[in-house]
Formats: sequence, C-alpha cells, structure tokens
Amino acid sequence: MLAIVGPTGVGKTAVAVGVCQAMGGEIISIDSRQVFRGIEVASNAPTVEDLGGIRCHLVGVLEPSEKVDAARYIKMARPVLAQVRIDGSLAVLTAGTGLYLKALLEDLPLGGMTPRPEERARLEARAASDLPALFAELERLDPKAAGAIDPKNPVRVVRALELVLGRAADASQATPAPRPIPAIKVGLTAPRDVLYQWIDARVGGMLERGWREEVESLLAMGIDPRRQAFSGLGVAEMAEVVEGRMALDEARAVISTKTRNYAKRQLTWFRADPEIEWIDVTATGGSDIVDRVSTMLAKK
RNA sequence: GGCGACUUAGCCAAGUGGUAAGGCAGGGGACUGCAAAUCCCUCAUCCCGGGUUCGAUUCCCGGAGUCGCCU
Repeated sequence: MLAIVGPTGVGKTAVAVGVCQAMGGEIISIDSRQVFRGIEVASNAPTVEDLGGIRCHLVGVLEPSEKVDAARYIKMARPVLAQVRIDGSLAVLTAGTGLYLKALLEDLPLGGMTPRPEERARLEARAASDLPALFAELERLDPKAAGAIDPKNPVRVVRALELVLGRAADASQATPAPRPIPAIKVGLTAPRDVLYQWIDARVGGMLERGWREEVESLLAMGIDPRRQAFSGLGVAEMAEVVEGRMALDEARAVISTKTRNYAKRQLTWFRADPEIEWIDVTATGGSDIVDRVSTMLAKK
C-alpha cells in the first residue's frame, strides 16, 4: 500500500493517477472535506478528467448535512481498502488530512460514541463562557484524557468531554485493539513561495469552475453553509458574497490566506512523521516522480 | 503658493519624557475522535537632521513624504 501525502495544491492526485496507471491501482482519498457531495469545487475534489479513468474512493460520498470525524472515516475506509486488495489492485491513499491517515494506518483505538446534539450544544455554550470550568470537569471525569489536552483549546476540551459523556451513555462501544497497516509514505512538497503561488492561482481557478454557483445551490437547498462541516472551506466566505455582505475580491483574498495557512499546518503535521520520504515536485518532473515512487514500491 | 493634519513592523493600529498594546500576514510548533478546524510560541526600536533634557518614539526647530482645505 502506498500513501501520498502533502499540502493542498502540490499535485497529489496527479502523481497518484500516474502510479495507478503504471501499476494498476485505485485511489482512496483521505480528506475530511472531499468526502462531501456538493462542495466539489470548494474542496477541490478531483474531477473525472483529473482521474483519467482511475477509480477514486471516498470522494463525494456523504451528504453535506452529515458529519465526519476520524472514527467514522476509518470505519468507511477499512472496507474500501479491503475490497481494493481483494480485487488485486494497489491501494494508493492520497492524504491531505493527516489525522485521518494516522487513524487508519495506525488503527487508532477509536471506539464508537452515541451523538447527543443537545449535550454538545450545552458544552459549546459553556466553553464560550467559562472554559477553565469545563476543563476542570473533564479533569474530574477523565483525568487521563484531560492530561493529554491543551486546556486553552476549546474545541479539544469540548470534544473530549463529549466523548467521555457519550461513552458513559453507551457502554457497548468497546475500543478495538490496534492493528497497524504497513504502508510506504511519500510526501510531496515544494518551496513555500512556489506553493503559495499555486494556491493563489488555484483559488482563482475555483472561481471559474463555479465556486460561487456551488454555494448558491447549497443555499438554495436550504443547507446552512456555515455549518461546521464546511468551516474553513471558503464556503462561508462565498455565502457572504452571495448574500452581498462581502466583496468577491475580499473573499478571494481571505480564502487564499486561509488555504496558505492550512498548507503550512499540513506541512507541520507531515514533517513530524519520520517515515515519510519527501520529493520536491519542483525539482523532479512529473513522470520522474511516478518512476521514483514506483521504484520505491518495487523495493519493498 | 498658503494653511492644517498625519508619518509607529509587510499591512492595520494603540501609546508614553525613562528605552513601544493589540490584530492580520510571515516563521516555528502541538494535535489518538469536530483537524480545510482548534490551540501555543515567535516577529519594531517609533520618516530624516538638529535642539531641549540626566534621558525623546513622545517636547521644539528644520527637511521629506502623504492627505485635506484654500488661492
């Protein structure tokens, strides 16, 4: 199995397609946003042309009204992975979401959890008004979880408490023992300034591919584009544009910046993984990258 | 040409006679359950010259630039 990782915009899909064509493989996308249907442009999901006939799993498979997290993602990914192997194909994971890839490959013991929206809303309200108190409660209920969490990070504190309370409400959700999946990891990267230029250009391209229209139809369907699943996608900004509260150029600038910030965070995440073999895509031609990756696969 | 205001980091922006808030961007980092999210760390000597003063970014004079008004 091969995992191709790297920041948004480096060209993971193109390399994955090349490898699949050369070696007979299928792509499994590990991306927390491209899983959703209806935000293809905003999430820069691979198009039919991008894929050049190669099968690509886990893109556009959830309704925009649904939610994902690492546990749900690996629950979906495992059977897909198994099927690709049964078919005798090479599984090529393209991963932008580091946590999900880690959860899948290292088989993190994420048990189930019964969602409880009211509880969740209550916790978020409390986090907004008195985060320290909420953290104190977490320390009381689950000292181990509390010890692993940044007390200043409201998202983490809320989620940890939600999990603790959710598991208590549903004791049947046992956590499985980890069974790590071996994989060759290749990281694609580029000089920062080049990467940022690509991102800026890509945001412009998204406009031409119907980014605004996409958000308009989400709004028309009555889906609130500000819901959590769309956070940070530029969907919220675009909705402001559609509703006449933000200038298009401003939205474009904001989204470019957010995307650059995201790419930087991805790089930080993946850099910490010593198993990744890095390839600077600006120093190696497209077909050479595919050759290199193929050689690495053959050696193992 | 005259009068007035302004001039603080890449951008926005507070402020004080004793050596400069904050936000954004940038850089670094954390992240085993919302991760395109969230959080942490880091980043200036205050337009130039002269003067007053123990000490000036802060006061005074001159210069430059920007903006506004007037002729």
